[in-house]
Amino acid sequence: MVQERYNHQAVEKKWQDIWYAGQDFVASEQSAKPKAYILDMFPYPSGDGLHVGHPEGYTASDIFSRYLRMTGKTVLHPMGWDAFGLPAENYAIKTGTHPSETTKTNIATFKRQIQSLGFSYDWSREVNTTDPEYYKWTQWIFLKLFEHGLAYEAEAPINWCPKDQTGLANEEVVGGKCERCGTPVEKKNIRQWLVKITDPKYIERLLNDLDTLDWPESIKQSQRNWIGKSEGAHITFALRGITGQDEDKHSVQVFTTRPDTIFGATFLVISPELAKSWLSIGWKASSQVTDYVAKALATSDIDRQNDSKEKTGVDTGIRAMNPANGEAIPVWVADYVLGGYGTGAIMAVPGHDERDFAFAKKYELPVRRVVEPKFVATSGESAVKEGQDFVKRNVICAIIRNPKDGKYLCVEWKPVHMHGLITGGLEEGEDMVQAALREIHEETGYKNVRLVRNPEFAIHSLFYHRVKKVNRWGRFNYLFFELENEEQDLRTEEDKKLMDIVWKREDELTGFFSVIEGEFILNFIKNPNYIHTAAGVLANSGQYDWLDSAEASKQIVAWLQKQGKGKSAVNYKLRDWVFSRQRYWGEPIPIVHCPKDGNVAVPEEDLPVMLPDVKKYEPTGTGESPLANIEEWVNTTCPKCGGPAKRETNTMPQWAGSNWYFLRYCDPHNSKQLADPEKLKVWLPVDTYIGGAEHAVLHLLYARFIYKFLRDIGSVPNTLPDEPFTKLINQGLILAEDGQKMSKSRGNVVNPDLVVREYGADSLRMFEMFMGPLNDTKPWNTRGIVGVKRFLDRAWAVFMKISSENQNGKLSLANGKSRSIHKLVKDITNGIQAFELNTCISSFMKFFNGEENQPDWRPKLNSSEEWERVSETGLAIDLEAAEKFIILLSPFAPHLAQELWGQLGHSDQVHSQQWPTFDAAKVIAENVEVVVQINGKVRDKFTVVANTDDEALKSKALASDKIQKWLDGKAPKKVIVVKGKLVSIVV
RNA sequence: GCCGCUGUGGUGGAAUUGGUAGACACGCACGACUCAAAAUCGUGUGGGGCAACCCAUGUCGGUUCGACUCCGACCAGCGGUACCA
Repeated sequence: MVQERYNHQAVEKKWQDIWYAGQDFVASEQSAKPKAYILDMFPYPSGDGLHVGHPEGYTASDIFSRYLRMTGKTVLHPMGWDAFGLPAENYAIKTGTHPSETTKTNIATFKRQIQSLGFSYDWSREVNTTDPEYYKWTQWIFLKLFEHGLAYEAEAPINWCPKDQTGLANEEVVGGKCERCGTPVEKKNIRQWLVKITDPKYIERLLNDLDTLDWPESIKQSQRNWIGKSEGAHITFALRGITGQDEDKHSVQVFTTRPDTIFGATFLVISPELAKSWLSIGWKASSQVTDYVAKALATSDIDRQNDSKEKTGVDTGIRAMNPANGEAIPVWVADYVLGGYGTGAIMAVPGHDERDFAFAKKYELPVRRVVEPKFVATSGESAVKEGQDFVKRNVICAIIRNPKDGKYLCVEWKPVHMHGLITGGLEEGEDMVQAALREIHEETGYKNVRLVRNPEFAIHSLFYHRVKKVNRWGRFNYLFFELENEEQDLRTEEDKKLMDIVWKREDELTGFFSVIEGEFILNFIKNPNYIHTAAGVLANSGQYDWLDSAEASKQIVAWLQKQGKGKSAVNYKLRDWVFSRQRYWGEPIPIVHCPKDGNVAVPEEDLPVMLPDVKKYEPTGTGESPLANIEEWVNTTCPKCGGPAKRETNTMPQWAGSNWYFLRYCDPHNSKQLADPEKLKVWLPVDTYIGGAEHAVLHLLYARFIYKFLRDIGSVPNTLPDEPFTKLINQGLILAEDGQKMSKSRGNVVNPDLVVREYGADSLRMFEMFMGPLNDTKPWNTRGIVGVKRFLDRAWAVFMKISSENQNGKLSLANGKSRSIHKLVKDITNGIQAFELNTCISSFMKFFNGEENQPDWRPKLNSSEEWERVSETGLAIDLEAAEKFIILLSPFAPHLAQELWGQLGHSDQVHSQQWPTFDAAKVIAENVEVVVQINGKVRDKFTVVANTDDEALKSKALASDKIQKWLDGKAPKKVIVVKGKLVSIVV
C-alpha cells in the first residue's frame, strides 16, 4: 500500500494560485470559437460569508463551463456582487461602520471563499453594484425609463413600521410584523417612484414570451400567475339614488370574467376606495356608510389578512340597473372588493361565485342560479352521435329521502343496465312538481311524499337515446322529496320485471349511478348550499337560455356593446413596480425637484449622482431616506432653469442593480455606455442561467422587463432575441442536517471553509453534486462527504502507483483494452448536458471500482500483496483510458485531476484538453444478461453475447430446466421477446 | 382555498423513459491489518421464511404479457399565492 496521503490543502492552493494568476479563464471576444454564456445569480455578500448552499449552483455551472471549454467553446463565466441592500445599512446603524466598509470586507471574504473552491470565473469581469462606475449606468437606465414615461411619481401604499417610523420592504415584513422590532406593520401612503411594468407595450410580451423559454415549467407558471391575466368585460350599470348628485348621470362600471352570469347578478358591490371617491365628489351617504368606508380604509391589507375571512359590508341605499334585464339591484360597499383591481366594483352573482354567495348568505341577499352544469356522453353505447341534432327536453328527477333511516330511493332498470333516480318528462299542462308526483306514483307506488325543496338545481345531460334513437339533450330538474309514510300501491308484475326499487344510504350512492352526471348529483344531495362556479349552460337568462357559457358571454357582450353598456376587457394582477426605498444604502434616484419645472432628470453627463457620506444611518422618521438630512447634498440647482431645487432623496431598490448586471459582464469597464453593442452581440443571450428558485418571480421578471426595454431603445442590439435568459436551471435549497433551513439563529449553518479544510474543495464540489438532483431540496449530511473523499483518495493512490511504476520503467501499456471507458465518456457527457450531475459521480465510482469489482483498464490493487506482485511483474494498464478518466473528472474535481495529470507526465493544463469521444459500438457490453419472465414474474436468467437474435433467445428460454418446471407441460400462450433484455412467457 | 412540486430500504438517492426495483454512496454488522485505536481493505446488508418461494416503490382501483414509470380517485409533505370578481 502507498502510505502517503493526498494533501488536498497544498495541492489545491498550488493550482488555484496558478489559475488565478494566469489568463486561463478569461473570455475573449476575439475568439473564433462558438460562444457560451454561463451565468450564476450573483450573491449578496453578507457578513456571514458563504454557506454550503452557494457552491451548489456555482459548482454545477463551473462543471458545465469547464466542460464547454473542453468541447471547443469560448465561455463567458463571470462573477460579481449584488452589494447594495439592508443588512449592511442595519449593521451601520448598530455599529456606525460605513456600509461601504462592511461591503468591502464581505466581498473580500466571499471572493476568498469562492476562489478556494477553484471555480473557473473570469475575474477580470467582476462587477460590484455599489461601484459608482457601475451604478452610474443603473441611474442611466432609470433616466431612460423616466424619459420614456415608464418611471413616474405617485402616492402608493407601502409597509410602514409605526415604531421605527420607516418604510419597510416586503422582505422585512415577517408575518405582518416588522422584522426588527416586532411591531405590526401598517399601510401608509407615501410619495413613491413607480416603474410602469404594466405598460401595454410590455405586459403581453412578458406573458407570451415565456412560452419560448427553456425554463422550469413551475417558474414560468409562477410568472404567469403573477402577471395574472384575466379576460372578461367591463359592464356599465346605471345608478339611482345617489343623493347629492345629478341622479340620471351616474353609473358604475364593473369588471367581470363571467358576462354569462349577468342575469344572476342580484346585487352590486363597490370597494371602500371607490366609495371614498364617490363621497369626495359629493355623494351624501348615510353615516353607516361613511363610518364603514373610513374604518375599512384605515385597516391595512395585512390586518385584513390577520382577521378572519368573515365578510363585512354596508348597503349604500343606491340602486343599480342591471343592463341585461333592467332589474334594480342594491349597491353595497364591502372590503372584500379590492380598490386596486379592475374597476373597484363588481356585479355580485351569488349563484356562481363563492365569495358573493358567502356575502349574500350573511346579509340575506337573493341567490339566483343561471348557469347549470353540462355533461356530454362521449363513450359507450350512449355516446352522442356526431352530426345529429339534439332533441331538447325538460325532465324532472326526484330525490326521495326516507327521514326514518336517511336512505334514498333509487331504481335499477333491468332490460338495460341503468342505475338512477325516478325520472320522467312533463306532460301537457303539468308543472314540474305535478310531473314528479305522478312519476313517483307510477314507478314506485308510493302515495305520500312531500316536496322539501324547490326545483332549483338542474343538470344538462347530452347522450344518445338508445330506445328513441335520437341525440337527447335533457335538462334534468332535481326535486327533493321526503317520504311521509310507506303507504304504497302494489306495483304490477310487468313493472317489477322492468325495474327494481332499492333504498341506498348516502355513502352507498358513491359509484352507484350509471349515468354520466351520476357522481355530480351527490354534490346536490350532500351540500344543499352547492353553487356551480364552473362554466355550463345558461338558464333563467331570457333569450340566452340553453346556450353554453362561452357562447353566451360572447353574445351578451356583443349585445351590451351595441347598447353602449359594455365591452370586452382584459385585467392583470400585476401592479406597477414600487421603485423607491426610504433608505441610504442604494443608488440615489437621479431626479431633481424644481419648484418651477417639477421633476427634472439629472443630465447624463452629471452621472453618477454619487451617494454621499452620512453621519447617521437611522431613518428620518418622516418617510424620507437619511439622505434628506444632508442639506448641502439635497440643495442643488435645477438643471433646466438654474434656480434652487432639491435632490430626490429616495434610493433605488436592490433589484435596480441586479436587473442588468449580466449585460455589464459583457463589457464591464466601459465608461461611455452601459455596454458596447458589438460585445453584447458576441455574448448574449445568456445560454444557461443557474440560481435559486426564490427569484422565480421578482428578479427574473424585472430583469426580463428591463432587458426588453433596453432592447426597445437600442441599447441592446435588436438582432438579439427579445429574452435574455434562454435556459434557466434552479438549484434546490440545501437544508441543515436537522432537515430545517440553515440559519444563524438555529445554529445549524455549515461553513464551507471548515469542509474545505477538512475534506478539500474537490470533495465539497463532488459531494454537493452527489447529494441528489440539482433542483431538489435536500438536507446536508457531513458524514456523507467521506464517500466522495474516499473515492478521490483511492483515485490518487492508484494514479500515484501508476506514476511511480512509470518512473521505474515498469509500466506496460494495454491501450484500447478498456471497454468501460467508452460507456463512461458517454455517461459523463450526457450527464453534464442534462445537468444530471449526481449520476455522473456514481458513474465515475462504478468505472473506478470496475464491473464485478474488476476494472478493465488496470489490475485491481486493493491489498499489499497485490501491490507487491505488480511491482515485481510490472503494471499493465490502459493508459489512454486512464488519461480520459482524468480529463472527464477534471470539471468535477479540477485540483485533483490537474495534479494527477501532472503526475502522468503532462506539463500543460488538463482543463485545456480536448473532451474525449466514445465509440458507440463499445458502449454496449459484450455479454448481456437476459431474464425470463412467466406471467410477468422473473423465473430465470441467462447470459448471452449481445445482439443474439430474438428466435435464439426464445428457444434458449424455453429450453431452460427452470422454465420447463414452471411451464409444467403447458404450452405458452404467447411469448414476447425484448432484444437483449428479456423473454416474457404468458401461460 | 387555488397553483406548482414531491412521496422508493435505517439515510441521500438510482432505474436506459413501460422491461431484472433498490445502482452508487452513507450508516450498520462481521472479518483482515494493529499491542490497541484511527485510517485502510474485504464480505454482507429491503422485509418475511430453514428452504422452494412470498411480500414490497404513499393508499385504493384501472390499462398491459409486464407499471416506481401510463390513466382515475384519494392521502401526506414541501414551496408559492391569498377575497384579483
